[in-house]
Amino acid sequence: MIKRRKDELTELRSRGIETFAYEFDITSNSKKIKDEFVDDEKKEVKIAGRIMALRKMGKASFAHIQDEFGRIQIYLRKDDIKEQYTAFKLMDIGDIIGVEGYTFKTKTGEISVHVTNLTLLTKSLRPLPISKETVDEEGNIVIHDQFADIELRYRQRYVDLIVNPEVRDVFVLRSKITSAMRRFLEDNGYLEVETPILQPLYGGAAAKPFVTHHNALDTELYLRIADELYLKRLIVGGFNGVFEISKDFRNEGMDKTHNPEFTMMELYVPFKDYNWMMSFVEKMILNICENVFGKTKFNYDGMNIDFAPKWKRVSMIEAIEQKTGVNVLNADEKTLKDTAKKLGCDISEINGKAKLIDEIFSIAIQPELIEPSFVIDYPVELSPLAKKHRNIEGVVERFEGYVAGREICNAFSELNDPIDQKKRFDEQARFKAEGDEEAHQIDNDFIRALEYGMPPTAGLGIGIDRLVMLLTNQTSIRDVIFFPQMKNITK
RNA sequence: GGGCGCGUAGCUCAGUGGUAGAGCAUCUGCCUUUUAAGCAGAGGGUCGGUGGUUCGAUACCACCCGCGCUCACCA
Repeated sequence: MIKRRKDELTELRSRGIETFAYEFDITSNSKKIKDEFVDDEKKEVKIAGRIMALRKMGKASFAHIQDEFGRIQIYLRKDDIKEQYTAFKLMDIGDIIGVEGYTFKTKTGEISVHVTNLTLLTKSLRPLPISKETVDEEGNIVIHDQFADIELRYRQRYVDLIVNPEVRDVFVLRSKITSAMRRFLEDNGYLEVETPILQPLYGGAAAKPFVTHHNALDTELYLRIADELYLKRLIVGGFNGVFEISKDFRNEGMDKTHNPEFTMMELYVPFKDYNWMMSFVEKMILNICENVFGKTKFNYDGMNIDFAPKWKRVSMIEAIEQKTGVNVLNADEKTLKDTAKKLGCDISEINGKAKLIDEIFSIAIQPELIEPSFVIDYPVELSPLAKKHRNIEGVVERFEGYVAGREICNAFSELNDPIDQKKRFDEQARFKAEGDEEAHQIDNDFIRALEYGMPPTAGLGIGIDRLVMLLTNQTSIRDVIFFPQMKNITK
């Protein structure tokens, strides 16, 4: 099949036709033509696009070409374009062409372009897995033989984007969401910064890192699992609010909500605490919903969600107590284990009160948090970088945002007491010694930074991929990442 | 990593212990308002890979590769 197309390419070239042109100026596009069409007005247009459907008939032909905004029909007649028509007969579905012509409406009422000049822009050598569309009695578009192999769609996203236009829409929305978020953060006076991806120590989250090696320094480096510790160093340095939108990397399993590399937004604002941050998150999400979607009510996987403030606030400890009757802060480890077992958790590999509490929470409470909610005040052992609660013993000033039973953000009043921070790191080191692979590393330079003094600071992390999933109603993270991680195949 | 399922033409899929089929796509011819264009004809497959059972395997068995669902893991 590819050979046949190469033969066509040779034939076109022998006629002096450029098969990979250099440029083409356009004056319109498929959508604009349809939007601005007025009956009986022959408007001159120049458009370019990929041939997606072809109906060649002797001395006249119809085709649909597709550009970024959709498809439009073109009409070509031998009488009009002479020898270009002969060349057109050597063109295929998949070829990219530029056409000049005037708009009109066919007998059957389809707005089309009557071509007066045809230019081949790119000859396509590989056949597209093209599908066909029909319209049923109720006006629904029925797609036949759609390119549907999930594996191939991810591996060859370029093909997916050509033949499944709704895929493009999700990624356009993704871009608009990050763009709206960035604008909102900038409008609030915060500075977008970049910090190291290659780090000699990893930190800021509980996760296993990817390890790499720097040859010249002959040293191990880690791909960051979070931006946190560097951004807080910048707050020490005196910036009045910094944020970073970038990839983090975690060396863990992959599933519908986890990709080894994913996009995180982290924000640190001095002189603020987690209460302030909660309302800031509400405002930011509201802003994105309104600016990108013009609404606050969404449906996600059958669940109705309204992002309008004010989100529910739920104390983690109180929520568990209400549900199970156990106050997990005061309970001993045995009570926690019994509670967890009663809920059906497999606790054979869970050690320590904090992790048990976390497990109980994820089983008993998390799935019920459908409407946007903040879960507040976490056990101190789970949060080595968060500040102790000003009133409640044993917990930190931390919240996580949950929507549709999924975590979408994590934030706290940042721990800025270097002596306490040192203690927390030491505690994490003990966990590590006891076999917790994800315990935090000790970062002495970070402690040194805190010793110079970091103002009281509120910090936030939002998983962009998961936020985009929620707002675009996608249930797999792979559908909001252009090139999700796949196993290598040697072919 | 465990369990279940899947892998047949470019795409979507049927199929059988006797060496493979459909529609669309492709190619040839006809066709100047078609639209899943039409009509007439044609080509196209190491049936995911490697072994095994068998006279004979795409089918049965084992292993491997890849994918999906799910569980585990995972702030």
